[in-house]
Amino acid sequence: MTKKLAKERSERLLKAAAKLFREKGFALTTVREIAAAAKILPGSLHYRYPTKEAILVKLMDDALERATSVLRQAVGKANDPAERLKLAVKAHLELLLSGDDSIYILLYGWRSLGEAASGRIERLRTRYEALWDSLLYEAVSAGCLSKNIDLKLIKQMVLGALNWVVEHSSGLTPDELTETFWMLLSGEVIRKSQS
Amino acid sequence: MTKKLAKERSERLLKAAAKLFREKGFALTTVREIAAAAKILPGSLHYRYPTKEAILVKLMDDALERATSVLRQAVGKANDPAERLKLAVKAHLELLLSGDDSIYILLYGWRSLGEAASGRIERLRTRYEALWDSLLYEAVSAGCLSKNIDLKLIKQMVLGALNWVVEHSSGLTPDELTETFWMLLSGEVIRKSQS
Amino acid sequence: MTKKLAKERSERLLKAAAKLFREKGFALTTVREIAAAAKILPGSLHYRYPTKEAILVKLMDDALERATSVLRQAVGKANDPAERLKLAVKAHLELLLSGDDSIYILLYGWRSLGEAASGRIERLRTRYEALWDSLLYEAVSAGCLSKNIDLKLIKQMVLGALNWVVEHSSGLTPDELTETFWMLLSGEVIRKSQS
Amino acid sequence: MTKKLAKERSERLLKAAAKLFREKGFALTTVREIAAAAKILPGSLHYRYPTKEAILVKLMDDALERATSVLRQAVGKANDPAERLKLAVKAHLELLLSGDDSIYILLYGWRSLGEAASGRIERLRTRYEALWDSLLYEAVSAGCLSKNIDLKLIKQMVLGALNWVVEHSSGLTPDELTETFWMLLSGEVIRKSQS
DNA sequence: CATGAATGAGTGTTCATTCAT
DNA sequence: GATGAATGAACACTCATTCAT
Repeated sequence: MTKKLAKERSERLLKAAAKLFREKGFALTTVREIAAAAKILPGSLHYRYPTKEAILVKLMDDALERATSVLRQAVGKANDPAERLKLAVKAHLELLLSGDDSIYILLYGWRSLGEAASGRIERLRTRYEALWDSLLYEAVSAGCLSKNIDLKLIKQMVLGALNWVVEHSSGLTPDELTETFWMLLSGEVIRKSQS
Repeated sequence: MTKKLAKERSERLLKAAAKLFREKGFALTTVREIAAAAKILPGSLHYRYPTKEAILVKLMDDALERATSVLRQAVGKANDPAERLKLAVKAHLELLLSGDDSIYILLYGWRSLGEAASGRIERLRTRYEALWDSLLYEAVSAGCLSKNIDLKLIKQMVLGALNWVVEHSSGLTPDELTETFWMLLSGEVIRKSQS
Repeated sequence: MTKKLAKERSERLLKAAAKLFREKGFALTTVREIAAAAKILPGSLHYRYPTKEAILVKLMDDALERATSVLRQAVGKANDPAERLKLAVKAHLELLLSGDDSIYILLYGWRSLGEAASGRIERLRTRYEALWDSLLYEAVSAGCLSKNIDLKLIKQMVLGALNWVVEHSSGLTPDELTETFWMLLSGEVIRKSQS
Repeated sequence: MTKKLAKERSERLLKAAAKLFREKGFALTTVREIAAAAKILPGSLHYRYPTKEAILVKLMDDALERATSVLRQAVGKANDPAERLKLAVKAHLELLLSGDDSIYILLYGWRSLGEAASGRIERLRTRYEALWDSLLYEAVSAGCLSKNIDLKLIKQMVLGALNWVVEHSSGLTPDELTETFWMLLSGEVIRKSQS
C-alpha cells in the first residue's frame, strides 16, 4: 500500500519534471518548482533523486528505453526491409508526437548533463541508433538501398528531418508526415532533371 | 583610435560569449566567464550590453543577418531552380560548418530568450526561411518539384536534416554532405520497389 | 520546539532590521548587515522575507497595528473628550519614545516603498489617523473644540508637533512633553494680545 | 561668456539634483540620472562636484542660507514680538510651499550624509533655529509668551507642526495655514474646560 | 520515509568614481 | 573644461542541497 503511494509519487515527480524541463529548460527549472508541481516538498525530492541532474538522467534513460522498445516492436510487423524502414519512420514520429515530454528532453537536453551522465546517455542513444543502422544495412542487403553510400550520414539526415519537423510543423498526424517523408526519400518530390 | 579599440573589445566580447554559450549553454554561462574570456571586467560588459540576454539577442541578430546575406548571395550564382536549391543547401551547410558559434546558438538558443526577444528572433528567422520558401516555390513553377506537396513541410525536413547532420556527423566537407543529401532527395538512395 | 526557535529568529531579524533601517536608512542598509546583526546568513533572510522591502513592509504593518491598538486602549480610559484627546497625545508620545525603531520607520520610511506597498501602508496609516479624526470630532460635538475649524489640519499640526519633538528634544518623559504640549494647545503659552 | 554658460550648467545641475533627490531620495538617485536631467555627461558632473554627497551638501547649504535670509527679512517688517513670531510662521510656510525642492531635502535628507557633512549641516541648521530662539526669547521678554516654559520645546513643536503640515495637507495657502496655526497657538481652538 | 528551515556560494546587475583623450 | 568608456566593489537575490527533527 505504502509502496504503491511511493511509486505514484515518483511518477508524478518525473512527469512534472519532464514537463518543466521541456517548457523552461533544465537550467531554468528549479527543484522547488518541480516539487511544487509534483505536490511534494523540496526535501522529499532529494530523498528520491540525489541531484537535479539525476532526475534528468532518469528521464532520458526511460525515454530511450521506451523508444528502443517501441521501435523494435514496430519493425517487427513486417519483413520487407523497405517496409520495415517506413514503419520505423512512422514509429519514431508517433513517439515524438505522443506528447511525452521526456522524448523531447532526450533530443535536446543532453547539453545540460555533466560529463559522466553525458557519456552514459550517449551510450544508450547509440543503442537506439544501432537499431536504425541495422535497418538500413538490411535495406542495402536487400538491394532497396544504394550501396556505396554513407549509411551513418543517411541515418542522421533521416533522424534530423524527423526530429526537426515535429518541432516546426504542427497539426499533422504521424501518418501524414510519414507519407510526405517517404515521398521525399523516394525521389517523388524532386524530379530528375540535370544536376 | 579609441573607437577602434572599443570595436575590437566589443567583438572580442561577442566572440567569447558565443563560444561559451555554445559550449555550456546560455544559462550555465556566467557573465563573469564571458568577461574573463573577453579580458574585460564584469562591469564593463554591462556597459555595452545591459543584460546577458542582450548579448544573446545581438549574437542571434547578427547570425541571422549573415545567414540571410550568405544564402541570397549563393543562390544568385545560378538560374536553374534545382541548381539554386542545391547551392542553397551547400551555402547553408558551409555556414553551419564555418565554426561560427553564433549560427549554432541561433538554432538552439532561442529557448533561453524572454518573450519579447523571442518574438523578435522568430520574425528574423521567418525572414530567412522565406528565402527557402521562394526557392522551393520557384522549383515547383519550373516543374522540377512536384506539385501537390506541402512545401513548408519539405522545407522543414530539409533544414532539419541539414542542421542535424552537422551536429552528428563530423569530418565531412560541405561539398560531400551536399552531394549525399542531393542523392537522397533525388531518390537515388532508396530504390523504388513496392511500397 | 523548532517553531519556537524559528519565531525567535524571525523576531531577531525584524529587530535587527528595524534598528539598522532607523540608523542608516532603508537604502543604505544591506541585507548582509541585517543578516549579520540577526546572526543568520543572507540566504536565510530571504527564506523568510522574499525581498528587503518585504521586511520594511512587515515592520510598518506591525508598527501600525501596535500604534492603533495602543491608541484605542489609551483613550478608553476616559469619557471626557478633552481628557481622551490628552490621553491620545500621551499615548502617541509614549509609543514614539518607547525605543521601538519600527515606529520611527513608520513615520519616515514610506519614501522607500514601491508603489504597491506604499498604497498598502497608506491605507493602514489612514486607519490610524481615523482614530484621531474621531477623537477630534467628538471634542467638537462636546463643545470643547471650536467649530468652523479645519479638523484635518489640526490633526496634522498636532501629529507633526509630536512626531517632530521626539526627534529633536531628548531627555524628556512623555508626561512632561504632554503637559507642555497641552499648555500650548490651551493657549496658556501665548498670551492674548493684539493680532 | 564661458563663465555664464558654466554657471547656467551648474544651476541646472543643482535644480535637477534637487528635484530627483526629493522625488526618489538621495540613495535611489543615480548620478547618471542627475547628469541626464541636467543635460550634461556623468563625467562632467564630477568635475564640478567631487561626489554625489557634495551635491547634497551644496543643496542643503544653499537652502539653509536662503531660509535664514528669508526669515530675517520677514521678521524685520514688524516690531511687536507676537507679530514678528507670526510673520516668522508665515515666512517659514511660504518657503516650504515655494516648491523649492532643496528646502524639502534639508528637512529629510540629512540621514544620507556622512559624519563630516552631517555635522556641518547641523551647525547651519542650528543657526537657523537660533533665529527662532531669539524670536521666542523676545516674546517672553515682552510678556506675550509665558515664562517658565521650555522654549526649545516650544520651538520644536512649532517647527514640527509647520513642517509636517505642508507634507500632509495640500491645497492651502501659507496665509490660511498661518491663520489656523495662530488660532491653535492662541488657545482659540481648544476651549478651556476642566483638564 | 518525510519534512521544511537553513545554508552559502554564486548569480546578474548597478553605479559612483576615475582617467586617458 | 569636457567627455564617455572603463572600472570593480558591492548589491539584492537565487537555489541545489543538507540535515535535525
